[in-house]
Amino acid sequence: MKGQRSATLDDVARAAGVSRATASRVVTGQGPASSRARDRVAAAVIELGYVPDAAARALASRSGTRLAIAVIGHTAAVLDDPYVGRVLTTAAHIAAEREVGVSLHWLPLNEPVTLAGLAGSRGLGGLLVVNPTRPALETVPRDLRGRVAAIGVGTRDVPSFDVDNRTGTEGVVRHLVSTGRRRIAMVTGPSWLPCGDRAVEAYQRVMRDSGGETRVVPGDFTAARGAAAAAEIMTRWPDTDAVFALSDLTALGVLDGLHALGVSVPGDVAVAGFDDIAFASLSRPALTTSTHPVEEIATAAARAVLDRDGSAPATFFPSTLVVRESA
Amino acid sequence: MKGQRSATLDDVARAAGVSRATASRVVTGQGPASSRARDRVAAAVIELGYVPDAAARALASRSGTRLAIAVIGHTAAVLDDPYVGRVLTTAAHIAAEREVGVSLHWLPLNEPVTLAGLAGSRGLGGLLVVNPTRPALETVPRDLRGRVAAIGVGTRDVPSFDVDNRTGTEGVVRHLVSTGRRRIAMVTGPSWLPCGDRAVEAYQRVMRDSGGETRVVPGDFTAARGAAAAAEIMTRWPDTDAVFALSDLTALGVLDGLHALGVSVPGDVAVAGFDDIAFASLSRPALTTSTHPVEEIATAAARAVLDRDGSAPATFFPSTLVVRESA
DNA sequence: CTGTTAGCGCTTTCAT
DNA sequence: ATGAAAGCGCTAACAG
Repeated sequence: MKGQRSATLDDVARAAGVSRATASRVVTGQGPASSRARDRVAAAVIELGYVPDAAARALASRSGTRLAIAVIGHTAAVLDDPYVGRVLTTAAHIAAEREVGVSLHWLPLNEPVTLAGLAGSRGLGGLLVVNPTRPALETVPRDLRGRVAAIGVGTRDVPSFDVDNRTGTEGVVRHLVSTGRRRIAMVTGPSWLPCGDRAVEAYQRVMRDSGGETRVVPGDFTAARGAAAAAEIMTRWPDTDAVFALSDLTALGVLDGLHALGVSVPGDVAVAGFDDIAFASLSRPALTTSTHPVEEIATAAARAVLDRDGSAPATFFPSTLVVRESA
Repeated sequence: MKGQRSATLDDVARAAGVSRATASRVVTGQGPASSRARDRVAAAVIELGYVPDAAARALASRSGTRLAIAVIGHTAAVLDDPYVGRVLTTAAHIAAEREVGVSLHWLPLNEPVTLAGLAGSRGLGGLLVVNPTRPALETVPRDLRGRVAAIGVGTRDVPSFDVDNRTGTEGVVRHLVSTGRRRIAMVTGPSWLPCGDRAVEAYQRVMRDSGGETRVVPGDFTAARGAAAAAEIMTRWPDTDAVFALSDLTALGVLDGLHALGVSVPGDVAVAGFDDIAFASLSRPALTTSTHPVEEIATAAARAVLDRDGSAPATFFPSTLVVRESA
């Protein structure tokens, strides 16, 4: 195919009969260029199979060569969440198309210094913050503006990409109500995570509309917490007839905890989750839940920072109900 | 903390009272250097908090700035396997410490050209091949030697990091035998994947030793295939009293398929998996399996290519039996 | 709109 | 063992 070493910008410029500077302008699409120059350079690029050298570009423009993914949480264990794996997989795939790499970082909650340090490191091309809190987002330096995106809640300066868990929650809770459940409890996400607030509000609204009281216990998106929450709920409100968890992992834990308590699902208590992870269909009973298009969200967020597209301040991705056996 | 922009090698050299060339030799550990120079430079590095600029280094030494992770498989869907997510998460975390990023690539089986193309792209610092086949490994160019590692089977030139599924399989199958099972079937991995061969051989050996016939059906590591395999097995060998799948995902599918058939587990048929994924303890019945230290394996493999450590030709990580309810 | 001229921060011959 | 000097491939002022 290609004879020897890959073509450089000099080769392109020479082939197009223009200076290297002009070739650079055309390739990057940054400066001005006559349509004639544009065409000749474009042709040369194709003919030579030119691909810009990411390292050289990063060095000259101090633009960085890595897309950092920072996950906020109490412990480094947040990096092990399958959700993070899915975001990372998607981002790494998108980044690969542009010859950029992805690195993964844990951001201890309440230690915003770390984010500033990360942002200050050279070689940083862009930043994706997962599970952001507003205070943490405030600490991102302004010179990174336009190269940051949040998967979760955003700020005026940081565009946000997230699942629409408000309507998703409404769908699930309304389904519960429509199947005759009235005493519905909810297991939330971590209390410090603002993007779960919309879901809690949606749950409260539907409950109010249907005349039921609200029963909320805090969760942390883990299965272990789900099992404990199930016990807590059945002790505090023994007549509970449905549990909605804002995470399938937690819902699976709830299923486990209820089973240990001898409570039948969905006979005595209906259980619903959120995310529609692969295992939701494999549990017994199979889990009723609402979709979470993680791959689409991560793709959009990664593209936004990689392509410096700072338009849309906040994008919500729809979530749809999936009815199985548990509710 | 640090006042302004980060220190460069020039700053270090000046502070240490040596030339930039000497400072470079000390920092990289490559060329010769007097112990006196070594000490002074080391001190300056610490004092200034110097961190080499990955882009500049990559440009000057043509060493690349990315760790590529290539996953071999029939379709791009292999990238969605949670196993890949775990490998990627780990590698991205290790890479972050060295300011390098990772990128993710799908390598279509039987199209080795793609690997050569990937390897030829500039900016490639190292390569990790997941689920490698020997022919694919043969196509990695020799100038990448010492910067490639395989997670799975290796070759003379490519060091291998893998779980010891031979002893892992022995442990599981012997457990099955010791609990009275004799007619044990096995669902393997994809037939083109050589690293599953050792497991199949181990299964065959234990069966021979215990006087049972072998019953092998091919799998592909997915849950869907597990359900189909369960039906296939019960049709071909109705008296089967145990199924061992070389993947928890598949075993979970087997559980599902058996349930659909009205077969009770572990009453009629015992089921065991391999990997000990998080959901193994959440299924009903909870899955008996053998551990797979994916994070340790990925860490070792990533370190090997990042640190250019080509020693050990093959490293096997131990797998241990986890007995739960299904067998 | 275009070409010339400097670097970006580092590695690497090549003399010394 | 060390230093001087020459780039790696690209972008970004600055003149024209």
